[in-house]
Amino acid sequence: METKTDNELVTEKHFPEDLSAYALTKCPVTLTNLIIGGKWKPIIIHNVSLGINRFGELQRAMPGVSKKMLTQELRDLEHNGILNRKIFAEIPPRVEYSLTDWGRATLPILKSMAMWGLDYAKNLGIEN
Amino acid sequence: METKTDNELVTEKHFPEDLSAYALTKCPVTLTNLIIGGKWKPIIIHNVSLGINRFGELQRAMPGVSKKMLTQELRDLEHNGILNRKIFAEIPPRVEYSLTDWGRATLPILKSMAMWGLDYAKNLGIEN
DNA sequence: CAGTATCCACAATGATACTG
DNA sequence: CAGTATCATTGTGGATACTG
Repeated sequence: METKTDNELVTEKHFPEDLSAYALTKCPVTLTNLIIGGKWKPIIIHNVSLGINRFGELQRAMPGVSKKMLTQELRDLEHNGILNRKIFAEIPPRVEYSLTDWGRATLPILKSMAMWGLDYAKNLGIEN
Repeated sequence: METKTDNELVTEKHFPEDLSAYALTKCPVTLTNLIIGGKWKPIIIHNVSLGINRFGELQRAMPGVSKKMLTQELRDLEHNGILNRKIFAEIPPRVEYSLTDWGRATLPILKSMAMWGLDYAKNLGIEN
């Protein structure tokens, strides 16, 4: 499984909470869905890629999201290696999120989804 | 199409059941997620694109899916213009699904998701 | 500011039985 | 074969209150 470096002890790998759907099917698209799918994760990734990287900013940029969901999704993304979370020891507290390399590598997916969705919306006549 | 009452004229387009998440955000990625996202829809699309196009075949090709979910997801995809459903008047009954143009246009998305997922799985050491 | 914690409504899904 | 129908169960997410 993992560690090669002798000075770094890898006791816990950052596994997604539940990979059973992937374990069952071995479908890589299912895995991708588990990691960056759902209602909010793609939007978080997109916003962070734009530099919207603080909790409050994200909440304001995402109409309809609750604190609970935002926290939860941010934690998932962090634990699955998509986001970095940097805590500044200040008062008031400050936290900044940024994309990891894995996170940046998802941007082309979001891009192609956005293009398809835009076309589809135009076709439905609901793009605005 | 179903008319509920004889005095009610059904003029509705094939809108997704619930686009409220998109209506709220106007985010095209959200729209794409609503139409082809979730646990089963991408897998259905992929299988149909491979020529696995009958109900029973799909069920066998998708470990863990129930009849109910498969039916439901197939209907969603059909109503949203991703799949065609062709019924043959035979005994035993036969139904064949195929991709519409909109459905085929989602394949690049699935492709990029599959590539990312494959890399990610390899990185985790769980690709097999 | 950036979160936790708790309770709970209801949506999503599973199991099972039945059908043209 | 390709589904429906119904009930049971699980899970997801919202509201609210509280905290370092």
